[in-house]
Amino acid sequence: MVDSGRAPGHLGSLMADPRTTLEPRFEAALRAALGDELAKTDPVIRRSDRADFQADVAMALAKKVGKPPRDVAKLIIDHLDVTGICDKVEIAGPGFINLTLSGDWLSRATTDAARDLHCGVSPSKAPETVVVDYSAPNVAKEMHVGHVRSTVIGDSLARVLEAVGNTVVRQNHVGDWGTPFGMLIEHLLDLGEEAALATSITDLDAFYKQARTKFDEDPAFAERSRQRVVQLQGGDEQTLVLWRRFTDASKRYFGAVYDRLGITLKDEHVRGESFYNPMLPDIVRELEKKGLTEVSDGAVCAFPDGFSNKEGARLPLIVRKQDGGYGYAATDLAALLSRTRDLGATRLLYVVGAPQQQHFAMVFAVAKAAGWLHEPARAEHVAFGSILGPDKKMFKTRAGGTVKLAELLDEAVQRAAAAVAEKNPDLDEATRAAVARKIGVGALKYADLSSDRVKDYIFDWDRMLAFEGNTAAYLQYVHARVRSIFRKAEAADVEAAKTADIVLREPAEHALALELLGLGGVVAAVAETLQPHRLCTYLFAVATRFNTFFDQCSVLKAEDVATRRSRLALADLTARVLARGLDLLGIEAPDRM
RNA sequence: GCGCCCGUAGCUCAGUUGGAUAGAGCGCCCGCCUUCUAAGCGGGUGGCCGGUGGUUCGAGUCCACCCGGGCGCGCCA
Repeated sequence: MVDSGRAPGHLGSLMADPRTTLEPRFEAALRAALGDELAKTDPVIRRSDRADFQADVAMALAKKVGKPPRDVAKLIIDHLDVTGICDKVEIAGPGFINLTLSGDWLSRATTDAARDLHCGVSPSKAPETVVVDYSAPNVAKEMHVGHVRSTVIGDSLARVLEAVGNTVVRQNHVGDWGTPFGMLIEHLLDLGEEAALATSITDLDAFYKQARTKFDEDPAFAERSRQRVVQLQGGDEQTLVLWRRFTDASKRYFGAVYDRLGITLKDEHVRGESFYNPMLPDIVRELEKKGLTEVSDGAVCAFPDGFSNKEGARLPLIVRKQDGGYGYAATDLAALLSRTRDLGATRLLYVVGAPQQQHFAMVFAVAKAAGWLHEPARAEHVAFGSILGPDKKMFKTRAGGTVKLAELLDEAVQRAAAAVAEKNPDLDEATRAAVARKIGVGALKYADLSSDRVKDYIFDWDRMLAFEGNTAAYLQYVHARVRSIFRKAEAADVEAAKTADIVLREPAEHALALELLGLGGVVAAVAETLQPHRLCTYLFAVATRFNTFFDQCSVLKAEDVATRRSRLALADLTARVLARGLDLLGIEAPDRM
């Protein structure tokens, strides 16, 4: 939670984005000026650099009304009652309505906001059950850079969707089934039981590679492996026991990585491919019964409309292979059905890389045709781009190998520790280590979350760990600055700040307060668009506003008691908004750094 | 060949779903610590928003066609 939370304990007053106050006023004005039909037109209220807000509705309505935009604007503001909310309302340019908030109103709104434990994040009007499918590592393989984005973005989205009142069902669709397990099990048997027990979690990757090599080089081994797959899929108990060795070891390993990363996925969220195995024959049977399949080259295929291959022929979704086995298309269909039918989800999110776009489009199309996905339920592929190296190619180690997630984490924390040691040598050893972990992990995650997810991004240690610019450390620094003020403040002031009236006088205070009221709106937008980078952009603006305020308005040396306490309350709200926002990104905010 | 995604300052990225002179950070230049964390603040430099047309009061944003880059397109997941 928010470790610096010190708001008074009553809920009640929700933090109000000024827009939610202004919009009904505009609706009333539109009704009075232009009639009922146009009353519910979006007033298009936006932030403006020429005033606090601007409303662009007059220009949008000019044609419908049949009058010049400025005349329409005049008509609207003649009927607009914003007494007590705005100090100034004026028409500018082609027909913008510029709105300047009253300092008193903003002061009161901010004071209310400071009493809201949720900092303006409020439940959506239509909460639903949302499945978030993310991370999806493979059993018996180490997690690597390829898993970072799904894990980090998915976890943030799960937190955000939960924060706005949805029932979020996390699903870790781990790769725990299929042909690789035949060779893994055979290799395990070759090495013997004791060697198997000695196999540590991190050795699994090497183990996998050995099995792979043997599979490629030794035909007899390959054949045994194929037989073993048949036994596994047939439910042979002895084989399953061996299989569980791998899944259990991997689950422990995944759990350890998630703990270090601060990811909310637990064992109970693991629902791997194996889970759906028993459903697969029924899935195919149902599709056949509904006439959605054809046998093509011996495989059972569905041919959803609108997909073609290189030759321009229809593109198949193969639900059962020639050999009678099932591929991931069948598994994904089974998972989808399970989510709508058994979990009762109405929103299905798949946090999977952009290259899978076509696959999911086809799976969704087939699911719709089969009646497994229908209103109000819908599925969304939350696609993301690749992590690139400095050469703009897929991120690899200098030797050209795969970058392991654990090593990435180690380096992030180690680099952060070096930076902390340099910037703040006074911290004791234990604090420094804890802070380094929060900064390092935060940097890694923030780099992933702060730019539009659909784009590729270039991995750069120096930039992500920089303490300036739009980085986690910059936000964490502002949080630590506020907490530092509170450590130095008089106890009586700290106590009084909890219920103090916030009074905004300086422009820097006004600008900061205005920004702070925006958290709820931004979080709602992220829940809708599934773009965590919007939250990052917002938090960066908050942090920047605070730093200006910090520079221009002394808190502890304010001229009078009331101002001091008002500024303490404003600073505290800032810290809580930052901590809350960072928490929704899965990033911790240290009290000092 | 078809489909999807991307193209904004030297570099890395935003741009609130069509609004006013396109914004940050880094870099470079100039200021600001006897006062709450200078990991900071203020100012300056830097743009044919890939190109050409179109839609309209108004386009980085929507449409069409090009150019450039990435990815996908039959039994791996």
